[in-house]
Amino acid sequence: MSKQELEVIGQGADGCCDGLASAPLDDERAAQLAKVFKALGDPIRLRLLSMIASREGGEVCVCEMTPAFDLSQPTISHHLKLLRQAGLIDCERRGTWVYYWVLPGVLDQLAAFLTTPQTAGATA
Amino acid sequence: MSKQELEVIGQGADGCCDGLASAPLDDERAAQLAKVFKALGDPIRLRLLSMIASREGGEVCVCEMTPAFDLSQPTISHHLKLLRQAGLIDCERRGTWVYYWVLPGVLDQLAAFLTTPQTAGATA
DNA sequence: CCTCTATGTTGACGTTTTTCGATTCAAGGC
DNA sequence: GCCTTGAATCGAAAAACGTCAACATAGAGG
Repeated sequence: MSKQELEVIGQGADGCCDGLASAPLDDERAAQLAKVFKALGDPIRLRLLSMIASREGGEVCVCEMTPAFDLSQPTISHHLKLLRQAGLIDCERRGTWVYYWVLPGVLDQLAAFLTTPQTAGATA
Repeated sequence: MSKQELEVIGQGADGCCDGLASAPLDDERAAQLAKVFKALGDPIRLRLLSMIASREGGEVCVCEMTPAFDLSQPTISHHLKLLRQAGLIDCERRGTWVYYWVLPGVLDQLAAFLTTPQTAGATA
């Protein structure tokens, strides 16, 4: 259940992401990143992710998330799957319940990608 | 031509965004943010934005962007419009040509929103 | 084994998104 | 004024998406 994420952001071993503003994105990288942003581009998924990310223990049971929305259980399950496929979260079954947590690093890498260098054109 | 952006991110005068991981997102804020992330959730738009953001002078003419893609001119125009409506870019007509630039701050605010506090649960 | 609860999956439906061709609008040059 | 060029808008077609009801699966507890 936990082997479905994409290798979303990390590219080279050189630390990684090159920032939106450092050079025009090539096609492949744009496609990778778009997949993650698309996953974030839905209010339900944003709330789910925030719900998980803001949780003290770092984990949230599906049984807690489902009733927080005015949506059917399959729909929530579907959104969680998309977040997982985007490489943002992962999950594990423990007994009857399934717990989700945020995969560390990914959000920060995304943030780094969006952050524009204070001195524009630094890399050039 | 430049009065169409959304008031996307800035909320209070208190500096603003409260970070994905600080507390569960409320419905309204999730909707606002989702709109921006949705704009970023397309490879073409990501490349357009990167093209503009990485440009030395900060401005790019549409006439330079259109031929860089294997898409029709109306399609590029459409994507630029979505980026503009998301509050990420703005444009101005100068003579025959239209120039686009990245609205400052928005990307950094988004980045700040995504950045998770190093010490998890800091706000709690 | 059977049943019950918690989740994930499937198939269908309506809505939104992406894309294009055709048209329209804006500005310059004749 | 008319024509040309650059860009936005319109209308329509195809694809992708969000949602649900129905079903399937996993584990707990008889």
